[in-house]
Amino acid sequence: MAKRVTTKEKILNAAEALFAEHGFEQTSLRQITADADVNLASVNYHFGSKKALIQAVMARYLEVLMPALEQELVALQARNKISTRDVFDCFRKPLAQLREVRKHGPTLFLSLLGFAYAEIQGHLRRYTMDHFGHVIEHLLAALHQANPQLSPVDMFWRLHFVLGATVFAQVSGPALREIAAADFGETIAADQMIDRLIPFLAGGVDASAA
Amino acid sequence: MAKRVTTKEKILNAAEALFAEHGFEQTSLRQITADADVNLASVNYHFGSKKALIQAVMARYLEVLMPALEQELVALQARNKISTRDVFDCFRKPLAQLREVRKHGPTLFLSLLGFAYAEIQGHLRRYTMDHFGHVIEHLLAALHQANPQLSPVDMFWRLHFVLGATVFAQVSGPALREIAAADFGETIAADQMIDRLIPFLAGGVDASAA
DNA sequence: AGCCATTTTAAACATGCGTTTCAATTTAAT
DNA sequence: ATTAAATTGAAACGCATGTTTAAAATGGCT
Repeated sequence: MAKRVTTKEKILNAAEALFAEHGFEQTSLRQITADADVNLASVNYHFGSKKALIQAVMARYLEVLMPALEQELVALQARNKISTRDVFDCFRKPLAQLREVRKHGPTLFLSLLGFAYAEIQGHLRRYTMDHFGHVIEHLLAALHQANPQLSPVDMFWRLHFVLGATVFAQVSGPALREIAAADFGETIAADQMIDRLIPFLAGGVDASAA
Repeated sequence: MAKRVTTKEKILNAAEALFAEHGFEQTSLRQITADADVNLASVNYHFGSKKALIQAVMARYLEVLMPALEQELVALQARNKISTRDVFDCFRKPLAQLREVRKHGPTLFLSLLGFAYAEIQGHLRRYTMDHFGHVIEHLLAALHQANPQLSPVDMFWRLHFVLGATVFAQVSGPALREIAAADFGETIAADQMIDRLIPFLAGGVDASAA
């Protein structure tokens, strides 16, 4: 017997797909409820507001990703010698694990993350920092361990450059893959992009300071 | 005698400041015309539509930047041996030159570029490619010259990672500088960020492929 | 000065948005 | 079966948006 899909779940699923494709602000509750085949008012009934819905969509992924990432980072930091590449490789398994919460979880989540940052929505940043700030601490510590020659402020900036390249690549991913396919005849799956990305990021972080 | 500032210029100036701070979609014509101290309808009178205004704002910078960048790249390509760092350094002078069109031109332009990409607006991408596509060709050629070991498709992706890190860093620049100042007590001017960025980008592009 | 094209103004228009309301319906417990 | 609570439904509210309209004002030219 198939488990009945609740209205709340139908809303979350439709919302995340639309958010990942068009961004948060540019997706209306009417689009979401039409796709989910539920009543418009049910969003406010079940979530209270659009802002709360956005948070709920993100939370579904963050609550899976962050503990897994923390575990990887703690294990890595126990080792003696670690490289930048090691640190970024810590993201692979937790990201892949998002496939369990949703079929295209990794891709969806990174797109959502991209839009969350592009539209600077304070409530999302605050939510992330309040709930998972300690994971970011671990990440910074691991990166410092891998690159003790870099000052904390240097590392701070490079980490955000990393984030920028990642989320941007993800958000414009569909368009870019289309162009790449047209220009190079090479079709690149969304999952393969991270294989191209990680060497780039590690090379950037490892570069000697100016 | 001071030259009179036309309505058209007042609109462009107010629009670019608001666009650079809040993005295109999130800036209303009413905000723009209020800041510019002109009538609401004058935007549609002088530019025809909001889309056309956005293009006009970007064009003011692109028409200065692109020819200068092309010149730098052509000069660089004439040399025998060039590095990735050389290629990115080609952006320094043309970007700095934007200070002549407007006081904080370089910062403003990069913010605008960031929002233009974040909000995937086809009409801007098409405009850029139609008018300045040959400059992009030069950039790709110079990067290939500096990194002949990288395949074209590898270079394609890395160049977009570069773009992603740049525009993202610029868009979230104000917020990030604020955090950096609070956490490290170090105030970083917008212009200094590019000095932190370029080594990162060159390191990423130069990294050996996976 | 008088005229005509250009520009500015105030108001309204049409549309889409998030949210709220309240009655109808379904669900679950007694 | 009855009752109370939870959920769904259709409609409206209030507001903000880009755009259009048509009258008023302005500026240059003969």
